[in-house]
This record gives sequence, C-alpha cells and structure tokens, in this order.
Amino acid sequence: MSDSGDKTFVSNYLLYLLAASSELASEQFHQQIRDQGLRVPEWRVLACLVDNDNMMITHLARLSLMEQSRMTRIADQMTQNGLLERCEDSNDKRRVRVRLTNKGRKIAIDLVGQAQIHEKKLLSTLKDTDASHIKHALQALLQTLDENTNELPPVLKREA
Amino acid sequence: MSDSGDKTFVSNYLLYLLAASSELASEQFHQQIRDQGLRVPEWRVLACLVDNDNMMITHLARLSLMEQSRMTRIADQMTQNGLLERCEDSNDKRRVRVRLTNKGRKIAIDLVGQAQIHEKKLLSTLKDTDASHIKHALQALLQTLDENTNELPPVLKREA
DNA sequence: AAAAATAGTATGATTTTTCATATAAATTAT
DNA sequence: ATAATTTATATGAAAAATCATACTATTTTT
Repeated sequence: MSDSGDKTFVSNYLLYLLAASSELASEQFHQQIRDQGLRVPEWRVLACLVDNDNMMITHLARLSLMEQSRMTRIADQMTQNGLLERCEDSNDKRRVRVRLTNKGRKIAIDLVGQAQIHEKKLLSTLKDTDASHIKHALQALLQTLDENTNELPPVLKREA
Repeated sequence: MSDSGDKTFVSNYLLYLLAASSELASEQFHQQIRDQGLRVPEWRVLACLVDNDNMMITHLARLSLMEQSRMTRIADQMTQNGLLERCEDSNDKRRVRVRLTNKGRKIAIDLVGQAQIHEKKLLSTLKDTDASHIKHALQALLQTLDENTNELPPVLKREA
C-alpha cells in the first residue's frame, strides 16, 4: 500500500479524523450556502425543520449543533427575515416553538435538494466499499454517543 | 433493525453525520482539555507539532483546522505561555516556523496519551465491525478530499 | 398551598473567529 | 535589473459564538 499509511498521531486519531473530514467535506457546500446569503447555522436550522417542524428552541439548538442562546438569536434573525415564525406552546408557556414560513420552507427544500446533489457527487468520488461504509459507521457512532448521553435529547431520533 | 433507521434528511446526510459525530464525540475530551487550561485549537496545535515539529504557520494552520490569522495569534499566545518558540526560516525570511519548547512537548505528549485513552474507551463502546470501519472510512474520505483539493497542502500527508 | 427546585428562553458582556487588508520577502516576467 | 506577481505573516475592525446569569413558568417537595 505504498505510503498512504503515515504513522502520525493525528492521522490515526478518531476525533481528528472526524473534525478534519467534517471541515474539508463541508467547505465547498458551506460556501455555496453563504453565496446564497445564508450562514451555515441558518442552513442547519432550515434542514432540521424540514425534517421536523415546530420544534422547541432547546431541541432545535441541539439538533442544529449550536448553543441555546445562539439558537435564540438566530431564530430571531430568521424570523426577521421571514424564514421562521415563533409560536408559543399552549401547554407550557415557557416554551417557544419555531416553524418554517412558506417562504422558509420553499428555500429549505431547495437547499436540501442542493445538498443531496452535492452529497451524491462527493460520495461518487469514493470507492464503492468506502462509500457504503461511511454513513453506516457514523450512524453507529452517533447512536452509541446518544445512548451514553442521557439528559439530552438524542440527535438521531425524532422528538417523542 | 427495529426503528434505528429514521427517514429524516439530516440523519442520513453525510455532512450532518460528520459534523454531529465530530461535535458529540469530542464534547467530553474537549472539556477535559479546557479543564487543564488549554483551548481546543491550542491542543490541536500541540498534537500536530508532536507529529511534525518546526512547521510553517500556514501549514500548521491548515493541519490544526484553523485560519491563518488565527494561527498567528494562537502561536503568539502559546509562545507567551512558553509552549512554543518561533524561529525564522533561514532559506525564506517570510516564513515563520514554530516548534515545541521542552515544556510544550512534555504537555503535548501527556495530552496525546490522554487522547489515546479516551479514544480507546470511545471505540470500545462500538460494535467491533463498526469500530474497525470508521477510521478507515474517514481516512479514505480525507484522502479523496485532499486529492481533489489542489493548491492546498494535504491534511493527511507529511510536509514534503 | 407554599416553598424549593427545575426547565425554557433571553440578554449583557466577553471571548473567539473571521475578514479585509497591510507589509515584507521571494519569484516570475519583461 | 526592474517591474509585476505571488507567497507568508500580521493586524485592526467586524462578526460570530460563548458564558454567566436573569427572568418566567412549570414541577416537585414539604
């Protein structure tokens, strides 16, 4: 296998491989998002809401991989921009639920389409065996991480 | 297979799986780093320098997954704190090379040890087949990402 | 039914990160 | 050899993200 296996620490360290892969793999598409006037965290919010609309701030924050206080502010801004609307939860007046406006949903669905196209290209550059393993391996990892993280709502499963 | 396959977009979207896995998998260890008075980007710098000391700012920035201007500042601060020393490259006076001090190396090696212990625990929570696939799959992904990213120095290979 | 504890969100202050650009050295072209 | 271009790093200003904590509503305890 020639020299592809270099024996540095980082190149064999799972957390580094994850961070580096995530950074590099996302670089292009994230730029594509920004070119359309959105920030990456906003795109994440849209994507999460397409899957599961009307989420609480806290839960949406976790799914969108950001902190709660940041989520609050991003939700405000996206509401300003007509992408979201904030609705109060009738059962629990502390909660704020967030949903896509029609405009927001239209944009979100379009972006999901773009993401899928990008993903397809990306996966097509991998060997078939690698391509077929990677998602499954990551899902398994997330699954066990979620299991060992009680208290917090899981990232992989739907809201109960 | 029960319900582990939920059909949301994000839970099957590679870039999300990468970002979420990276976040969740790192959470604990990164806190451990902070508890010892370092910031995550500083830890990354130390780890990269253990592998390959005396790197240029630009290259170190890329390996440590941060922007150049940020790398410059972090290198300054770490130099202040006695972890690094900046040396000028005799061949090219534009370049600044950075190396570990003895103190820096001692700390770095200790942290690498901690990282390996943490990684071992993390991998032990995975099914054997998943554990054996995940690193290889990520390395393959990084490999092809590096190949398609000309201009920039690769993340996986040593400096020429 | 108070009191105490917990959960959900918001906000000021700070820290971190990025962006644009300046500066300086090396390389390439004329 | 000079001019133009590119490469490497630094830096002020701006934007993004975090932290601590306040505030309010619900739940639990006594």
